[in-house]
Amino acid sequence: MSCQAFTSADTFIPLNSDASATLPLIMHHSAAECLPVSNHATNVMSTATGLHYSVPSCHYGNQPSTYGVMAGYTQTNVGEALAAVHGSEFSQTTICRFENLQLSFKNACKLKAILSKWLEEAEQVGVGANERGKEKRRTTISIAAKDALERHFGEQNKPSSQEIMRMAEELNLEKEVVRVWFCNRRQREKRVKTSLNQSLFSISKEHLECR
Amino acid sequence: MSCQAFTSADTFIPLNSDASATLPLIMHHSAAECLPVSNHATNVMSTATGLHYSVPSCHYGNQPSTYGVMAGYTQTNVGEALAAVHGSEFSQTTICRFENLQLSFKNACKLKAILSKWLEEAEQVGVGANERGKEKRRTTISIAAKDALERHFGEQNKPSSQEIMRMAEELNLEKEVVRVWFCNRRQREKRVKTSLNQSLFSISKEHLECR
DNA sequence: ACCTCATGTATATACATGAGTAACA
DNA sequence: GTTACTCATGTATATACATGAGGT
Repeated sequence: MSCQAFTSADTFIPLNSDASATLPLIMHHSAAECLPVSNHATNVMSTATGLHYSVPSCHYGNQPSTYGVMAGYTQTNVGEALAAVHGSEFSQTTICRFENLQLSFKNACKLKAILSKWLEEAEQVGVGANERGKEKRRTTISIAAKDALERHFGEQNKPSSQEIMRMAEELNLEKEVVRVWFCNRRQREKRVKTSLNQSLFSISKEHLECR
Repeated sequence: MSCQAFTSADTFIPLNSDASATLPLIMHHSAAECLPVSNHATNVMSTATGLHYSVPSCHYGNQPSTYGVMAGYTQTNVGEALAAVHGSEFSQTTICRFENLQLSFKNACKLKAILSKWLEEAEQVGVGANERGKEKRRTTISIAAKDALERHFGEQNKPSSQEIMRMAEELNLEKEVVRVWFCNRRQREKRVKTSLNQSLFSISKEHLECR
């Protein structure tokens, strides 16, 4: 059982900016212990109505992000929940930017503070965090893994169960995730846009009218 | 005043597939005349709460899509409205796929039929279509134009009003759109992820804990 | 037990807005 | 006092992973 967290010593040191330097982005992350990051090794597909993003436990992929901080919540959930400590909600987009550090330094600090506060309060109340996190969450497949899958697909677009299993192990993904990836990839291959492409567009463009 | 439409003779001819050939994807598009595609040459920035995608009138850009068919509605709007003729709603994603032809041929036909029906009914009722389409809609900047802008940005990330004007003409975009593009582009340049990048991640990764 | 197909939810990206500032004309 | 700028953050659109029905 494991989880990622910023330590309390974690600070972001600005390189460029205003001499108000070394703003601490502290995340007292004890609340994380309440947020189950459980089924990282299970294959349980739930019939859940909502998905949750996954926490590839104990190792970050090559996708830099703070994924895992809000384990068990969707970005939309988090944005809405923040109203409790902030007064108004944030959009999914904003949470997404925070997780991927697509914000100004100052902005990131501000949001981190709000999030910390929320996590603390969540701790106090004990949160219904146990209901959350039980469900299958959305897996994030790393760029590297995607490349590998794509290469395999080139050679064999319908691998056997065995082959899927092998890839899954190699790439450190659930077998089911790999299987579904191939299903989706085959489906994509069949789209009008790609398969009928040329002819279709020459046709529809010819028939476009300007009246 | 102008609008794009499929003519009633418009058909998609499948290349590969089942010999049930030449399924007609007919769009009786007379309703289009009710849907104003007005402010294509105006610069009016509304204080609208909702945006609508733009219809670069009378010429499709290099982005193959059926944009313009539902002028004045967002993809979400359309998906919801379809419940009236279909019984249940469609997601924004589905409408998006339709517009960009990222569907199987059969699926595209089905959806086109539903959309046609909706447009016809809309015509009968006269629709509140006039309220719609008055607002500034979201511009779609073509790949080519983006490339050009990116090149300009490389040389000069803060162009003068004159230069912006020139680019806008050259690329057939509103001046305001070009100006905003540069603002956003500069903003992106400043993100933590890109500007602090290396150092920041080495720091936060060092401090990540696995307990 | 796995496939295809339509279509969904979650996440990511692109264009837009508005508040607050500084510059200039 | 107009005009463009920066910054936080939004809405609209696009992409990625997932589901479930129906078929073999």
